[in-house]
Amino acid sequence: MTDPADSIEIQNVVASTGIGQELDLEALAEDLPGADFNPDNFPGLVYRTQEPKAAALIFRSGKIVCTGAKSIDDVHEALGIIFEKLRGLSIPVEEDPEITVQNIVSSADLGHQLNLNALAIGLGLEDVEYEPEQFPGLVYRMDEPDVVILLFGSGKIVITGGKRTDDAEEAVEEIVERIEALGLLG
Amino acid sequence: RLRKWQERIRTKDAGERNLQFALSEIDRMASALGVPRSVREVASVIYRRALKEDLIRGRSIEGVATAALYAACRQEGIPRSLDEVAEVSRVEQKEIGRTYRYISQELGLELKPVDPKQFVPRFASALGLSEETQAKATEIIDVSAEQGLLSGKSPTGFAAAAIYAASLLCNEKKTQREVADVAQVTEVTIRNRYQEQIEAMGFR
DNA sequence: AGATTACTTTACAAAGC
DNA sequence: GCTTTAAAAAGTAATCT
Repeated sequence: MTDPADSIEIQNVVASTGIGQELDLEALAEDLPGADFNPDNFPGLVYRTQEPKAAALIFRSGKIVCTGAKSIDDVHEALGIIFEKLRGLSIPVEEDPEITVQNIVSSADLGHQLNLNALAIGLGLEDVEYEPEQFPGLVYRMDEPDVVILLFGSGKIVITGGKRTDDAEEAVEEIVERIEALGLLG
Repeated sequence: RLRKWQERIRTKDAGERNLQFALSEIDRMASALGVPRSVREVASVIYRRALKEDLIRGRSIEGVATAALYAACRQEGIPRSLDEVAEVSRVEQKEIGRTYRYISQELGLELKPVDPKQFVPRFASALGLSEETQAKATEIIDVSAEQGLLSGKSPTGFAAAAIYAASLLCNEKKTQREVADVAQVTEVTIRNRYQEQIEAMGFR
């Protein structure tokens, strides 16, 4: 009896923050080795950290988006590295910038194959998007917690849109309950 | 005042012209796809509903018209794939799919997932296959879907593989390429689905 | 006929067009 | 709306050997 909640793995965390200081991205692109800046394409400068692996989008306003980290701790660590890099370039950075987690993407395994056709009808066509011609996953929008779940025929799922670590666990418990209530799991 | 009347008439005319354009586009695409008149009328009703619910704001008239036709075909049980619909529309497939999902949700169409069996008569007759082979393909779809092989798979690819398998079993062999061409899928997809289906049927 | 690479879907922030 | 960034799921597709 393995609990599907135990299979949850955080795959990506998106967070935002700001250093409270305007930046000259042209100059920063010169001083920061490995930085990608193509203002014609996108207004943000892209900077990648190796350990932990993450990507940061740095904007002229001083606001920063961090994505690609595998945990909230990694987000803080990666942004800490960036803050230090900026300070090293004698750019004033607030002592402890507030970091807001915007989205957590997790994956999990329900441990049984799923009949997506039956599930689409059972969960209610009004809350479900299942168009296998366009994408193999069934898209289920859950209200509590407020997340979106992608369910696949293999029983593997993706939970996204949550801001707290607990959201994924609650979502898995809830979806398992709903699928079991329909008699469509195992 | 006169200004206001003129503006109202102009707006009304523009709206009327847009509606006429949309309906003529639905008619043109429906003819090109060879769908019956009844389906065009269902598509027109869906388009008018979308217009009434103000769903066209921010999207192209042609996109909504195409999505309405795609939805109508599904509702009437004679689906066309997004690929086929995109071929006769000036809107790209991705946009048609997105618009369909949007109007489907907003109008509460609640259309069930496309049943691969609904492609069998059209694909099989395009290949000149007998009723017997069609019945076999339908049986293969039923059996393999019942065993859970359909989840997440493209309905056209699933139907194409079943038709290919049935053509072999009924000694009316069509090549994977021939079937792939009418179903607008690749031979690779047919091979993959075919392998799973014959195993589900207990052959091998 | 593989293998590889790439694209489809979901969520989210950022600044600017 | 779009642009960019990241990551998972599984199916489909294009291209190369």
